[in-house]
This record gives sequence, structure tokens and C-alpha cells, in this order.
Amino acid sequence: MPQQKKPQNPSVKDKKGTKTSKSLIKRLPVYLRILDNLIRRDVDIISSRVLSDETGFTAEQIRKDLATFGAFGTRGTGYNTSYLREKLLKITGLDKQIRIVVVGSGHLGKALTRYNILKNPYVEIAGIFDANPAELNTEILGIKVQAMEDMPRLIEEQSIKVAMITVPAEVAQAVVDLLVENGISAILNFAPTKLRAPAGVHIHNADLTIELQSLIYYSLEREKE
Amino acid sequence: MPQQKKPQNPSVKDKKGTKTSKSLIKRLPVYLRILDNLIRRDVDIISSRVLSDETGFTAEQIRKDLATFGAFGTRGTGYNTSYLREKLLKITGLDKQIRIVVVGSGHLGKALTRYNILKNPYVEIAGIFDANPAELNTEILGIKVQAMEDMPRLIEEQSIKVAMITVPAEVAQAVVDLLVENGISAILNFAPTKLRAPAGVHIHNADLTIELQSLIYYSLEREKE
DNA sequence: CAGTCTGTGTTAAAATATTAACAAGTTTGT
DNA sequence: ACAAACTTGTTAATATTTTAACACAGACTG
Ligand SMILES: NC(=O)c1ccc[n+]([C@@H]2O[C@H](COP(=O)([O-])OP(=O)(O)OC[C@H]3O[C@@H](n4cnc5c(N)ncnc54)[C@H](O)[C@@H]3O)[C@@H](O)[C@H]2O)c1
Ligand SMILES: NC(=O)c1ccc[n+]([C@@H]2O[C@H](COP(=O)([O-])OP(=O)(O)OC[C@H]3O[C@@H](n4cnc5c(N)ncnc54)[C@H](O)[C@@H]3O)[C@@H](O)[C@H]2O)c1
Repeated sequence: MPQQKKPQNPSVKDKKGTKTSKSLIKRLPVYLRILDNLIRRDVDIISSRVLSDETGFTAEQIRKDLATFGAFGTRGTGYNTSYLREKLLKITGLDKQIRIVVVGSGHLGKALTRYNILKNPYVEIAGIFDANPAELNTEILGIKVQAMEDMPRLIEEQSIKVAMITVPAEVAQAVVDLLVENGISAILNFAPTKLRAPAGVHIHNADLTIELQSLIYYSLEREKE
Repeated sequence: MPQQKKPQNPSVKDKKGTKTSKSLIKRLPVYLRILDNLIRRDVDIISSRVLSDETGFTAEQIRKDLATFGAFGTRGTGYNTSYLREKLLKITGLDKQIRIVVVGSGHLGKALTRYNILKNPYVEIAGIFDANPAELNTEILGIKVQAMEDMPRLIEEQSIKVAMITVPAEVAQAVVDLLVENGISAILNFAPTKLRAPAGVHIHNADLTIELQSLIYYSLEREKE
């Protein structure tokens, strides 16, 4: 089967036409988090050096990352925390409240829902769904678990685009298909399985087992030396 | 402060002296998972092409990854699933049962403990600890939550090296210090904060918020096009 | 207000990681 | 036994990502 030429890495471009890498995009929320902390502590100005201490990334990398999107700092001084935060919010899209749904109200789904309600000001849990009748109407911080049948209407009415799925691996693909069918275009998947979706639908995998197992590799490595 | 020359990326070397990248190491558990599935379905031989379908990585990359550690396949045929699994277990260090402790028996800590007991045959949860007296002696699938005071003894007696921490960000550093002091050398951190540890102690961060927020970036990106 | 100091932004170099190409084994069929 | 069909493992080429170097801009000093 002669595979057709693969389209180049679908990374997006910034204003200047240079590519923004995936790794860069994953650092942006870290910067944002640190800025939130600094602002809470009434810090007005921050240098890339200090940001480096707080984040663990090198100062060079931080400057380069930020410069990708514009000149947000003042030479000789540093970055204004509030101003930089504004800019990063715009860039990441977190300036407008994002509504998401959670599918699977098991242990992980409940933990994530609770956590995001309490601690993540940038997203709003619009609904949580489960196929198990026993879960229905149980509450997580005031949000009732709903039946899968009610999901399409909620997604449609609130034009929700983002979902987290915390269902068993065996049913994850079916849930993805259902979500996509109803207009979801970005999915954070916690099930340990490869999922397929049409082009244009973004699937990120949060594979906690991989994190643990690769850590173990490094932990043993050390002993040999 | 003239920073001393940074030691080169602490990536380890394989038998042939070529470097094994971090990204490669994170793909190994995926291969392992697929092999476990295949073996359960009595599949004896698998080609890189099919592995590619199952994992989402390209066949070229899979061959290259595996070839890093040796020649495990048979030309013209493919890889023997059981043999390859054995090899990967050895390489990742998952051939011997790994005992780990969990610190923080909150929602996430409980979910992870339960999950690993039920679904992760490669690790054994040796203990779970919490500072909140109300949590003490509550059970998770038969494992009792213990007081922090009991942690050092357990770690010592079972020579445990790996820990997962699911405590609030504010106390995470203190917990890391305590763990390291007692001999832990690899930590999987779920708290959204940068942690410090002496050289030789591996810290991996599983930052679920970053995953969600970077996904949102991509989900909005799409709309513009 | 010239001169110095500090820290950004930009450009260049180095290091990593992925993709592609193909030579070298294996099996299968005749 | 030989050719055709496959599939690995290795080497070379690309692409991406990180690191480094430094010119430049604002702030501060005397
Ligand atoms: N809990 C963890 O720490 C952890 C760690 C790593 C991976 N995961 C993965 O995350 C997922 C969820 O884990 P969990 O521990 O919460 O499991 P869980 O069994 O506690 O929860 C799964 C939930 O999904 C619901 N469900 C089942 N089929 C469904 C369907 N077709 N549609 C909608 N809902 C359905 C179930 O009713 C249940 O409430 C699993 O895929 C698991 O492998 C969990
Ligand atoms: N729950 C999630 O989905 C989620 C998502 C992203 C990040 N996190 C992070 O994971 C961590 C845990 O989250 P959670 O939702 O389970 O919180 P939680 O509040 O449910 O649990 C935290 C637990 O840590 C214990 N604790 C507090 N101080 C301690 C100490 N000094 N020593 C030992 N134990 C201590 C508490 O008693 C509690 O049981 C937090 O850092 C949170 O930011 C959680």
C-alpha cells in the first residue's frame, strides 16, 4: 500500500511566520502559572533569570519563547508581570473562559472535575457524564452527573469544543466518536489507548502510566553508575 | 554569578554508546502495553508496520527505537511478541517488581493508588501516607493510609526508591525533602510546582493542567484557519 | 548628559530527534 | 535451488529544539 506523502508537521505559525513548537506551547501555561503567583505576591517586574529559577527552564529559552510572539519586555529591566500575563492569556486562548465537559465520572473523572472547579480559574466544567445509571445525579461540588443521552444537547447549546475523557480504555474510542459527532474538536484523553479522530480534531494523551514507567527507567539507571 | 558549565544532558547510553533520548524512553512503555495486549490475544509475530498502526508512531521510528538496544526482530518476518516484551521489560527495568509509595491520600492519590493496584502489574503500592489524621486507617482496596511518621521505616525496610506525590503544591517541596532524606531517588510529582532535589534524584512532573491548557491553545488555533 | 550597567531580543551555532533510503536477511512459492 | 515478496537494521539526510553569543535599548549614576 503506497502511503501518500505525509503532510508536514501541523505546527502553527506566529505573526512573523516562524513556527511555534509543541514544546513551546507546553511551556506557556507554566509561565502563566508563575505569573499568577507573582502577581498575587505583588511582584511587578520579573527578569528571565528569575523566571528561570521559578520554572526550571533556562533564561535564554524563556526569552526566546516570549520573543516568538512579540517584544513584551523592557531591555535592562525585565517583564511587567501583569502585562506579560495579559499577553500570554491572549496567546493561549485562556483570556476567554473555556467550557469543557468530562466523560466518565469514575475516580479520576471526579478528581479532575473537583480539581478544575476549585483550582483552575481558566476553565469551567459545563457538565460531567457517565454511562453507569448508578452514577447519575451523584454530585461533584454541586454539579450533577448526567446520562450520556443528555450530552449532545448540552454540547450544542453551549457550543462546547473541549472534552476530557476518563472512561475505561475499551470504550474510549466509542466515546471519542460520539463526542466528535456532536461537535467536540479537542479531547484530553486519560485512557491508556491510541485514539483515532478525523483531521482537525485534536487529541492529547495524558498517560500517567507512561510517566511512572519511564521514571522507573531513570531510577534504575542511576544505580548502575 | 558566573554559572559553571552545564554538564551535558544526563541522558544515558546504551550498549553501543549511542545516546538514548528521553522521547525514546517514553515510547518504550507504549510498546510494552501494546505487546501485552497482543500476547493476550495470542499474536506471536508483529511487524513494525502493524505496531505503527497500534501506537501512532511511524514504523521507521519504531524500528529505530528498538534497534537502539539490539536486534530483536527477524528480517522478512517481524518481531516475536513475547521475546520483544522480555527485552523491553529488561530495558525499562520493569522485569523486577517495583515497590512505590504514595504521599497524599486525597482524591488524586486515592485514584492513582486504586488504579495501580488494579491495573498496573509492573508496580506494587507498598504504602500510602497522609498528614491529615482524618485520613489515617481509611482503606484503599485493603491498603491502609498511614501517618507520615511511619513512612521512613517502611521505605527503609523495603528499600523503596520510587514515590508518587499528590499533596497540595504548598507542601510539595517539604514532602520531597523528607522523601529524599529517607532514601527515595525517583519522584513522580502531580503538584503544579517546580521542585528541587539533589543531583541524582529524578523528579518527573505529571502536570495535568498543562495538558489541558495546551490542548485549549490548539483547539482555538483550528478555528482561525 | 555622557557613561555604565542590566537584561531583552535577535541571530548564529550546536545538539536532538525524526524521516527517509536502502542494503541485508528470511520466508514463500515454484 | 532460485526468484519474488517482505521486513528489519543501519546509515544518511532533514527537521526541530536548545544553547549560546552579542548587539541594542532603557535605566541609573554621578
Ligand atoms: N485512576 C487513575 O489514577 C488512572 C491512572 C491512569 C490511567 N487511568 C485511566 O483513566 C480512565 C478512568 O480511570 P478511573 O480510575 O477513573 O476508572 P473508573 O472505573 O473509576 O471510572 C470509569 C468510569 O467510566 C464510566 N464509563 C464506562 N463506560 C462508559 C461509557 N461507554 N460512556 C461513559 N462512561 C462510561 C464508568 O461508569 C466509570 O464511572 C481509565 O481509562 C484508566 O485506565 C486512570
Ligand atoms: N485532583 C486532580 O485532578 C488534580 C489535577 C491536577 C493537579 N492536581 C494536584 O495534585 C495534588 C493533589 O490533588 P488532590 O485533588 O488529590 O488534592 P486533595 O486536597 O484531595 O489531596 C491532598 C492530600 O494531601 C494531604 N496532605 C496535605 N499536606 C500534607 C503533608 N504535608 N504531608 C502529607 N500529606 C499532606 C491532605 O491531607 C490531602 O489528603 C495537588 O497538588 C493538586 O494541585 C490534582
